[in-house]
Amino acid sequence: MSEQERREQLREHQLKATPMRTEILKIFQQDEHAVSQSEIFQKLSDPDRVTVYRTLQSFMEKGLIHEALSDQNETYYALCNSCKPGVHRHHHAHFKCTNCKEVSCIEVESELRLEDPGYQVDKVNIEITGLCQRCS
Amino acid sequence: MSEQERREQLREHQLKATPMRTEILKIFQQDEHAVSQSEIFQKLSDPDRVTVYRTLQSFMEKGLIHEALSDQNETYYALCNSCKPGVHRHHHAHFKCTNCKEVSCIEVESELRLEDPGYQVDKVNIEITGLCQRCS
DNA sequence: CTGTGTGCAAAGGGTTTGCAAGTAC
DNA sequence: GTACTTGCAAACCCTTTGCACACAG
Repeated sequence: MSEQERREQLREHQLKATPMRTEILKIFQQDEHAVSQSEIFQKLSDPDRVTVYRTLQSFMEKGLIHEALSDQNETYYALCNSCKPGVHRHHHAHFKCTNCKEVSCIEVESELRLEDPGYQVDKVNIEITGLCQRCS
Repeated sequence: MSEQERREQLREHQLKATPMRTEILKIFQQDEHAVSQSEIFQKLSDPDRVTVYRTLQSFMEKGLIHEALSDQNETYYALCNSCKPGVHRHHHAHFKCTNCKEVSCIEVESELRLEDPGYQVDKVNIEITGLCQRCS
């Protein structure tokens, strides 16, 4: 995806196309996996942390990314359409490889039935740990 | 459960039965739901935070409690046998009510099938948000 | 008596807030 | 031109570490 397309993508999400935002969006697009905060700091070679925090927050508010999982002091974010465009999150799980530490969004076929009725399910977040294809 | 029984339960888990530990264990037993850190601080009326951290850590190491879920800056813990004694965590999910904020361990019947083979699943953590029985 | 647990003080590390200057549109 | 964004500094808050004293067994 070109620089120009990225800038348009930002605007489509009601975000002004600033260099910092374009750069961070690029990081997400270049990585197939979910991206951790520290990965962003590394790739931007030590940018102002505050700006990154605020950028990620804007991206989330505008539905560009979502929090894939937060592993104590490391939060991973992923593009909202990173799995398959159009597919929504109902059957969307987050997989973390215990070996290479990479987090990815994967599609699962899940049948979930609560034993106790009376709960009104709103959102289901499934976090799976194990070994990814490359590491197993 | 009596004070005495609590002290025994601690010793069974290789933990010395100190007043602080007995007190914290009591909080877990009195609450049907998962207990958050701030709940513990409140109920003990501002104890030394360090001691509480270390106590929770010991409890976890010795398998008395587990981390039910951590919702950014609020971690919830639950007794390892709080759902049903003997039932293990394979079909154990954590439910958080968006209204009353209570977290509880619930039993779910879940059939999980990854679309992409090649992943080796180790552990599955299911977090459900919605409304609990009382709030729906 | 001995090793573990407790609580205070201080250090540490990441996040949030405030604000002035810069910039997208 | 205007409202939003950026980046620095400082405030904040929670957690971790160090250490001396207390206590369970």
